[in-house]
Amino acid sequence: MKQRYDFTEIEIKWQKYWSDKGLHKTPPTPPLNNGGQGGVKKFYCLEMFPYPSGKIHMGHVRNYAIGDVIARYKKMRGFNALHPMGWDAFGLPAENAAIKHGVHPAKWTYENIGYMKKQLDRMGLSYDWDREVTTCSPEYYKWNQWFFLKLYEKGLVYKKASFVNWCPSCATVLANEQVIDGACWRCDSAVVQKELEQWFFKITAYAEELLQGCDELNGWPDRVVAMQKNWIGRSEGVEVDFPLADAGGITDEKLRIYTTRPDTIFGVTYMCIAPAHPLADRLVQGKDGLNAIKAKYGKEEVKEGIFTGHYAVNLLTDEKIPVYVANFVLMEYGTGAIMSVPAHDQRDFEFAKKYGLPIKTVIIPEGGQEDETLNEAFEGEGILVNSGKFNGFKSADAKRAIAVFIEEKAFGKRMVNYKIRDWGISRQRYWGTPIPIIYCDKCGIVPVPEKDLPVILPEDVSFTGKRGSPLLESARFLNVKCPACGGNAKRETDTMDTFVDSSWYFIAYCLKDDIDLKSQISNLKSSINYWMPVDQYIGGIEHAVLHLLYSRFFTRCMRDLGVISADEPFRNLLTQGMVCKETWKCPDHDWLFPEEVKDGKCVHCGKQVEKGRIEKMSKSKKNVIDPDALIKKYGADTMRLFSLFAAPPERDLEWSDKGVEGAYRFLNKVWGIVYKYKGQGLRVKGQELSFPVAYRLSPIASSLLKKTHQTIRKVTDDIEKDYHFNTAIAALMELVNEISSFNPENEEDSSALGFAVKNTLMMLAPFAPHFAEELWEATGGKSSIFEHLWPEWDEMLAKDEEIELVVQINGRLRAKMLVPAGLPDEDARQRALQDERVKEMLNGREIKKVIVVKGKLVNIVLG
RNA sequence: GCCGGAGUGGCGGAAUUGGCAGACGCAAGGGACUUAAAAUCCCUCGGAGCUUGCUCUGUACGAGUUCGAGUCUCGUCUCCGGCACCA
Repeated sequence: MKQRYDFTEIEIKWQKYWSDKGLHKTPPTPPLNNGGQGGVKKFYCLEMFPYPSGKIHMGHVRNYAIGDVIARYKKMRGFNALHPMGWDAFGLPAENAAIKHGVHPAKWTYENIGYMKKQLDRMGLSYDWDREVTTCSPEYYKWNQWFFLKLYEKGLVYKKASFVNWCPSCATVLANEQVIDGACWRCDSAVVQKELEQWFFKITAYAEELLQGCDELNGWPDRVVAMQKNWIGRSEGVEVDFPLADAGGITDEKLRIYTTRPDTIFGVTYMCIAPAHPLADRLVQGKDGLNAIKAKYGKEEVKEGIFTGHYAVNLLTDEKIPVYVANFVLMEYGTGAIMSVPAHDQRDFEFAKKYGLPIKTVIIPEGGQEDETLNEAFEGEGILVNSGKFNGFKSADAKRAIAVFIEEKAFGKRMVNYKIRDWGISRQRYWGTPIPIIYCDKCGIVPVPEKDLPVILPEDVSFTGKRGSPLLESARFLNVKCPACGGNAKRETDTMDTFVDSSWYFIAYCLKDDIDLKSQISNLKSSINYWMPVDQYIGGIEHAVLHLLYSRFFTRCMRDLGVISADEPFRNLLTQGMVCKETWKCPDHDWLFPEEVKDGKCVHCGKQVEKGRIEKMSKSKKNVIDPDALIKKYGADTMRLFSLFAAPPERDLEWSDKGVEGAYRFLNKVWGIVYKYKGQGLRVKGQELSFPVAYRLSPIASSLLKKTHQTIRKVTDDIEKDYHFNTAIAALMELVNEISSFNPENEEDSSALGFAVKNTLMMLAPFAPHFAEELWEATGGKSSIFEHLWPEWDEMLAKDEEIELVVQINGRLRAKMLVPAGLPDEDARQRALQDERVKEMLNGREIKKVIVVKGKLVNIVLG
């Protein structure tokens, strides 16, 4: 071994070794019965796969470092581990690159994958690349199409018109995040709402199950579960019909509304319908007025409406009330129409004030009075007034009683509603999965027959950024014979949302090379059923709803297709925090990269720069650190160690260059210790320090032995409990500090030292794998360190035989004394009371009582 | 507005079930080694006070429960994240 820690040489050496030896290969999938191979448990460790944008960033580094520690640790604990990686390879940036640089999206994507794969390997991540998944390959997206067809057969896929963000210049749909201040992010044209035919997955069919399933997500962070529940947005209420009235009285026409507050139904003073409600066009005479409301639909805070000129009747009161069209009423939720109770709904209140509509109080706070001059709606629950036979009811009781009454009278019925909408998957883009549908003039919509899958993306297209999807220009792709009648037909040119790709990739990993989902149907002993669900999923919080919800939906669909037996895809979820760093701004040159700031001055103009706030690393703020540069300067092990040490994984991590040096110093310290003792017979082999030997050890050796066992316990607990690697690493640093000040004087001391060093390396291995391997080898360790089991501690040897007893008087620390561990309470009490200092403090005062906490403290309470 | 989460030294962060606040690291200061520097090693390091090893004080703020509160309860403030006309 070298005197100096040459990280580059070491890291390359061990990466090659692992690869040559196939150390990261997944063990063959054992049969499901008899509990797997000899009772060995499986562990599926998964990190969210990246979009191949070109280079990995610090967010990836952190995500993958966390996952790698878990995977390596679990393997050392003897688990059968699956730890795969792949590429979320479809997406808009590839198309933009094609438009800008003229390089084909496929070429651009695969080149990026090649580079990023090297970067991941350079980090020393233990992926089984045999299971790599690339979503833009036909072998993969074929199954998106198959899945689409299967859902289509079950009526879970349908086509309907809906409003989308449309850029007239680019002739394409834009995602919400691509609309900036109402304009296209690429060409700055004004974005319009356009009604477009789109394909939808019927996720609402699983709304209730997805909601119920939330209660079983015990291994997920509470806030993510809360966000999912919130997103699904279940509410219970009543649908009620309000007949329309004309001069002659009640007509046959009914206006159906949905409300969660039937207890306020006696307070209805008007009704509102959405501008897109079918009745709006029929009822309103002045089309200009209606169009003005339509133009303000769903956008502005300001509430505006127009009277339809028609009335409806509240069947509970027989009151005739006006019907309005209002911009704030959503067509997509409930029935697109509402009953307005201005006294008890703030939105209705504002609207009523604006248009001079009556406000009728029907709920008063419990023990309160009716307020004659309302300044705002009272939205709380209370006691009913002005509500006929329901007067005096509490809101909760009235909700039930009125709902029952409405059902009895057949005015309406109880109803559950959800906020979640069906998932629109159509994208007018090239670089995505073609939707396997054919349009025939004679036969209409015809699904592509399963045997014709995959529908392959054509390569003979050009990328101009104009005229919409390039697929429209590929005649070879577009023109097709109808599978039903054989006549001329056209293919669907929309592609699927890329969230489809990422909704089941974790299932694809289970299948190694051949992603044949169909052949897995009803196979209870399939490798899918062996590995799924994922035991630990790790990724960013930004996917708290979309990706995670879609994956839960897909897993249930796959279950109903017989592909998988689990309901939930991810047993435990760890959402890691963001990687942040301070920002720098020059008055002339705007944001600056860290290397553009020297001594607080801008390197371009020498002006004083301003230190901005600490923010998530981003290219736009230029507060980024390049992983490549960091690996070059300190090595992958240091980079990994720091990103795990600086904060617990779920919390944001503030990047600190000085902190990185600290991690580097620590590794060098360990290196120095091993180098120092290597020539002096550092013994690392075997388990020679068993309990009986300990009796012969010197006090210092015995103390080091104890510290070692305590550290194994602490590190194991910290990892097992909640992956708090920061405290695990801190414990290792403590042990190393003790080793470093240890001076062996005889054979036994050396043995104790060897034992401590050996275990330090073992525990360091998941965090700094190359480093640990190199020193393991240098100290005579045989084979890879990862082929050894994680160390165990001996509870007897970890136990302190003396503890520091704290003595308090009235809860304040007054003395500390060393006492034997396990000292009986009464003895502890006596010792505390006899302590010179304590006696002095007590000064003969009356002792009210003495509290003894075993092994911790004695508190003397004075009168 | 609603739903989450957080608030501890100069900084990142530790503190099983309520039981020594500040582990570990960074920064800073002092010292050793060196012709000098770097590296390394040793010491100090929440605040205040003095008799220099002790006292008081201290975990956003204010109450409370308790022998004892960073931790539990109630109220207030601030920050971050998500959702937001969902009837």
